[in-house]
Amino acid sequence: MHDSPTAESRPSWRSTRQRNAVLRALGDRPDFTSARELHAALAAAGPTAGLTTVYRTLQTLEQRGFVDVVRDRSGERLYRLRPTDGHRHYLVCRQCGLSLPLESDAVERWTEAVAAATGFAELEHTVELTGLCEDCRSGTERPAPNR
Amino acid sequence: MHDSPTAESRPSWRSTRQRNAVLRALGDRPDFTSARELHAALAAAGPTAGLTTVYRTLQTLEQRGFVDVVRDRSGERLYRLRPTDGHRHYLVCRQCGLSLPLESDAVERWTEAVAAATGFAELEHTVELTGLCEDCRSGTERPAPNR
DNA sequence: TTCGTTGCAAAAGGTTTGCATACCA
DNA sequence: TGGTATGCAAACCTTTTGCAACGAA
Repeated sequence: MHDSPTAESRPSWRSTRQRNAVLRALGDRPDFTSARELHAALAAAGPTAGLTTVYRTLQTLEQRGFVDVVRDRSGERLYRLRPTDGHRHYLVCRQCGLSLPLESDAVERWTEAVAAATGFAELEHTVELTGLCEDCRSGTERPAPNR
Repeated sequence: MHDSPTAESRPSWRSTRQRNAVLRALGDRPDFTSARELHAALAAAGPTAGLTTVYRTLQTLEQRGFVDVVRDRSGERLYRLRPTDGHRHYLVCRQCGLSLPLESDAVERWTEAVAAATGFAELEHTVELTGLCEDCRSGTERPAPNR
């Protein structure tokens, strides 16, 4: 997860069929999704959008703070609509992709303490937690986009 | 930073001119370095090693737990020899690359608590802190590999 | 002699960019 | 109408892989 202190919002947002489709697709998925997966979902659902457009839309949404982004083990970027109350950290299941927003006050406090102790400023932090959820361990997996 | 519970060490390590050169180059650099930079450093220093070999050597070192790895903002992997006392987290300056090993007990405890609370197992965590060091802020920058 | 290692070239894979066209406001 | 947004193809970049030649043990 990546925290940027400022969430820009300069250029105006022009509403288009493609952008709306991307937003809808994002909303349909409770967990982190790759650009590729979103693109495929759109293609399946009817009104398509080019892969380039998906990338550009996600890029814009990221800049505006509307989506959270993580990287999976291969380095691929995964996106998820940010909950209305702003930024959070997540615990993601490596098997099925289930993602849980986390209380992360402890981490936030830690980074502040580190900043104070080291003299560094403008700290940004990336905190990603992955594991195996109970269902996956017990064999009771969900449909499993297994990543 | 990426924590893997087990640090493998199966196949034997055959000492070669190229591997030694990579290790020496890694040792020369106190901060995180990309495969590309290492390769360039080797080329400049005389006994070269192919870029492929650099990658494969780093891969092996990573598996054995001899190097720590972070990803920069572009997703590129950066390597650094691991201090003798095992794994740590780092605070890295976005401007000059200066990296400080951190006391991260607070984070380790937090991940344990999260595991206990959520029922997730085999937790792995990535924690990366970046910021601007004092020198860079004051304009007293070091030579600056500015990434 | 053996089998791990090297290195070149090519592949892979995700993400970005150039540019002409389409379209929202 | 003016300025964005779109989309295709191609470019980019880092990292990986195929494979024949090499070299440490």
